Amino acid sequence: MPATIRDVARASGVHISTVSRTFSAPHLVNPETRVRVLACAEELGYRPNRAARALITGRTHNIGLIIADIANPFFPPLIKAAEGQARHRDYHVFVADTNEDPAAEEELVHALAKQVDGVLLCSPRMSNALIEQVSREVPVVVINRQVTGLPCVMMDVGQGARAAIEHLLGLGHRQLALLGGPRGSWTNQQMRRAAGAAARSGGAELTVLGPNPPTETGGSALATQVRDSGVSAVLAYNDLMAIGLIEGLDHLGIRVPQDVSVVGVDDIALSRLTRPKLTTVATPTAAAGRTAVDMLLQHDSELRPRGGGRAAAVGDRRTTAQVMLQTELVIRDSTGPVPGRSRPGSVPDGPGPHRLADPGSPTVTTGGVVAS
Amino acid sequence: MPATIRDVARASGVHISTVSRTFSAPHLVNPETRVRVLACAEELGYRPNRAARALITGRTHNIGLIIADIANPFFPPLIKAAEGQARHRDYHVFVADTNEDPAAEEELVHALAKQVDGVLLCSPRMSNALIEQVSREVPVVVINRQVTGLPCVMMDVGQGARAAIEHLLGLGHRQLALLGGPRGSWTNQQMRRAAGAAARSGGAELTVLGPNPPTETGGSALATQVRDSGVSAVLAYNDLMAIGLIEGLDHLGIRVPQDVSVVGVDDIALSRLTRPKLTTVATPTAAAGRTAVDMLLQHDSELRPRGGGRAAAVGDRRTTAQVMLQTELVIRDSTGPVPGRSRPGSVPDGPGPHRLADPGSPTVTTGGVVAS
DNA sequence: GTGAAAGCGCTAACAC
DNA sequence: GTGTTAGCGCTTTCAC
Repeated sequence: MPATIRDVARASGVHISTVSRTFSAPHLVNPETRVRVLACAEELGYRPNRAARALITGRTHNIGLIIADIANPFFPPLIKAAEGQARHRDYHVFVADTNEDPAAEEELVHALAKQVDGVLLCSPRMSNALIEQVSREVPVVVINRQVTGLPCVMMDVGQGARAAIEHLLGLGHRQLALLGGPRGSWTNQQMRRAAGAAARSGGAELTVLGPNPPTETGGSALATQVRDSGVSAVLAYNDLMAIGLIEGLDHLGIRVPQDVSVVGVDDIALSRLTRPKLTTVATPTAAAGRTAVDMLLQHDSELRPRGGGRAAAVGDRRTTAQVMLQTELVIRDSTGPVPGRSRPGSVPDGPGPHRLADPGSPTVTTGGVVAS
Repeated sequence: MPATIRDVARASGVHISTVSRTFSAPHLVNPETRVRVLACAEELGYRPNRAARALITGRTHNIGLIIADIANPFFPPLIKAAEGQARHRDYHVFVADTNEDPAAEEELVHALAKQVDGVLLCSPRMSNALIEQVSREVPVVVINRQVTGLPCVMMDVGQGARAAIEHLLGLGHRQLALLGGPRGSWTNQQMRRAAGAAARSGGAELTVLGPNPPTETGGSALATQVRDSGVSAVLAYNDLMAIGLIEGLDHLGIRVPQDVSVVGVDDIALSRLTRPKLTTVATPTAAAGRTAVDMLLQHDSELRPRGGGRAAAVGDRRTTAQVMLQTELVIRDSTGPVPGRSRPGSVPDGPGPHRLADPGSPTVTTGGVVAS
């Protein structure tokens, strides 16, 4: 029963177009009329129907944000940052969670497509082909994955993984393991490649375990495999898995970092709260959220095509920038010297050129800023 | 440039109304025509514009879910459950985060109003008056708060708080503290009232600290106050605050549960991962999400009013049920006997009638199911 | 079974 | 400065 523009027009004795103008172009309407219209609108509790407005203007002032798993603490900071940035530009963000399900992902993006001006695809599990198809229906910015031809915001987990491996090498570890995350994950690929290369060039062996779900359970389930593999240090796909693994190792009577060192990725808030506090590769999630919104809204001012005209194809987009954000290794308490190689507290002989930050500085910046 | 219904009509040589029927009432169209239309639609990548459809049918098949703080791990299970339930009924859920800001809350509900068939208001911080006003614009179900005249889904934190206090009394504690959460929180009121009553009837003293933000920081900030107050047990507004408090006490050299017992509320996943594992009042968040969706979609079949007709006012709604979901005390490792009263492991003399579950059962069910 | 016409709530030329 | 007209993409009577 909400009042429509017609109700307000009737009540204030003007034509509906005047009411329309009162809201969308107030300066074009006589101050006196405006006051009267506004009063009637207020009285009737009238609110312009944004959907109807969007039908004709082509702009909803909404952004869709599609997330693989809202329960993963990695995402909330990104969501918050995106919302903040969107609000600055007078946009609202609608979040949808896909439960790591590619089918749900596709469905949701279609459901959102016409109700938003663009969609942020965060850690998508869809195929590249599907992402490209979808991007023909609605402007898209991809986060946490590289898709050629589309604007992407990535975090340099490759560099992060390398820094983590070098940190472990510096502590004397030579038998390493990598806990793999979800199979479709771009991040997973990057980490695997970089960690493998870093281990090789340090003369170490890297065992890949998994893939497993990127959760605590996924991590703890790999505890026995870690034990049996005989490695002394582990790099996990993310903090959740790292924490799960530590938990699982604990059950097996294996202590971290005395017996095994563990490194996570993401630096979620939780990683500071567990015992031991987690050594991890911090990813700039907030920056990613902000950047993605900016990229999506870059052409804010350009009107969407109307009527018979055809829209600009993806290829026509002025900029399909791909941004790589840097990561940072945060050294806490879950990593230590390889057991039986040196006394606690002493500095183990490093692996040659791989030198770490001096003990006074708790963090090491890795990675670089890239754009194109 | 997405194809419209007209493009499909042109391509398949039928009138647009036939295309429309092909999608919204396929049985009314000749199978052959249907196949042809569908083929053309597929070819052109046509998708019905849900916003335009909603304009005339009055139903978007979307639900809005407004959340106070998406970073609070309390919410994701609720969101997931709501999404699952909605999907069963062929609805999509759009989540919006308000950052605990009442103004943002109001703005978002208006932004969503016309793009969804109803809104779930989760732990709203708005005034009751505002909630009622909003409910005149769009169907609303309130979660975690009681608003007379509106459908509500609540969790019986009052019972939970009472069970927690009785548990502590049973362990011999007589000097208790309650960490208060956000001022506008309904949950906060319920807890305070119930905890106060339970303490009183057990002959114990209850100090109320706070209110503070419902976060780890909010909890750890109260550590010195807890120490100075001389209490031996604390009930926190939620798990996050409890965990923060434990962390803060740790810094002060106060051990949990040896020196001070701590109980949280919510039973977030994290509460099983910290050391000590947290004793907490488990809230049925998933059930709340499911129930709220069901209540919102109860009148699924009833069409929204159209044309000149007036909609049913809120008062006309057949059922404005208010559901109270029961909570459960989960006893883990953050609570123990009052220091200096009994040997560890021995059963302290209870506070009379307050008897707890036998040691073999880790959980105690509290609260009751209520409806109206 | 299909087409024609009206209209959901709104904006955007174009007159006046 | 304001009213008129057309139409966004779609559904839904109502004829035929």
